[in-house]
Amino acid sequence: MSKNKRMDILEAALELFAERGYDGTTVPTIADQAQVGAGTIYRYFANKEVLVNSLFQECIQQLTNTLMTNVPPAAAPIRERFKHIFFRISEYAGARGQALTFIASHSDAPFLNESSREMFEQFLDLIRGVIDEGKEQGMICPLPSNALIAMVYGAMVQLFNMMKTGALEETPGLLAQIEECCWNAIRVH
Amino acid sequence: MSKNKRMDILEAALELFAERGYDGTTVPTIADQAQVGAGTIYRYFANKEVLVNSLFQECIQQLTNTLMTNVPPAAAPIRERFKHIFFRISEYAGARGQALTFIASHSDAPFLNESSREMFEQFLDLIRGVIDEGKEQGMICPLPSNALIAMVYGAMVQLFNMMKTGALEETPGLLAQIEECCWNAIRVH
DNA sequence: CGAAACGGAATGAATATTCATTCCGTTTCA
DNA sequence: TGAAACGGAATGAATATTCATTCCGTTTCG
Repeated sequence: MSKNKRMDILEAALELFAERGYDGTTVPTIADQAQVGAGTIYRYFANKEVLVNSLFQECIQQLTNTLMTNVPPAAAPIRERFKHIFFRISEYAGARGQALTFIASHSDAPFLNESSREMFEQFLDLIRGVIDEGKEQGMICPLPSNALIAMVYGAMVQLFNMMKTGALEETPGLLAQIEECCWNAIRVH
Repeated sequence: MSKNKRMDILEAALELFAERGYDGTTVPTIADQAQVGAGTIYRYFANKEVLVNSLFQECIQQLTNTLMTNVPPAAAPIRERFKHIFFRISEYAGARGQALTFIASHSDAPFLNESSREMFEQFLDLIRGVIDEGKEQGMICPLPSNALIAMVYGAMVQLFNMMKTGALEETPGLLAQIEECCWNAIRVH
């Protein structure tokens, strides 16, 4: 028997939402996967929408925390700060199962509340910070930050998704090469 | 009144599926948007799943056709062949509203049938062809093709998404610069 | 101590709601 | 005018949510 049913429910929901999406997942299915009665879910979350927002925010918080550990000093070279972002996100993708997939496929969803959206923006701001600084230093292409973020984030999401499904084998060497590719995409030449 | 209700239905479904996803879209909503009775949809499509597969295949077919017009000769430089892919996809994204968003967000969906999956793979093969040739010529990084495709495709999807929602203004100059970024991501340095 | 009473967490069957699909009266068109 | 196309209300299955009941650990009391 598990210690914390709330966590069991969130874990089950994460897996199912990542796999089939919010609208494709029924509450009783979540209950089954969590090995919990359907009613129990409503002891912890007012409704399905509150559940998905709680999960989203928890995931973003974890991802943000991961990004904020061992941060290179602001004075560190942009190249190093970019590497940090890449490998931290990669680390999170590896550690927390389907979390990145869930985040990526739901970050535009209409059922996310203000707070969820805000937290997601804050996460993007962490990337934006490095990119903006890199542009100022002339190390990164002078394109709109949104475009640069979209490229790097879009590429990473797709890649880690692939690794999760097994379509791409994850080796340390490959990861390092891919990181360099991402950097090459946005650096000035 | 419209000439072709089948097209009206597909167009309405495209917009709604791209916006809210297949599971988040109800058939009566599609009917409203298409200005058609709910029952009429079933005169053209056996059920919702047939509808989404028809739409998916039609979109992939259009995208594939777009990619296959004005194709540079096989002997053309890889750089030129890559440009062709990028700008053709961009052209399609601009021309056909939400089609690329719809394709990207549904290409792994469990309700896609064998034929839909196959057509999507064929589309990816068009990209894979150029990338593989580029690797052989030593112009493109010797990484797994899946990884290279994921980066370029993932970045493009995210970018065109952003342009569609207005988070990024699309200008010819910006597009050319972004194309170069994508190329820089995968070329050897 | 040990048994009885208590409280709140958990359950899952029952209910309310939503949705895909069907049905049939009306309209269109040849 | 008859057949085909259409619309949208009706239907029933699926789904979210509720709620009366069970269960279990803790407290009370003899």
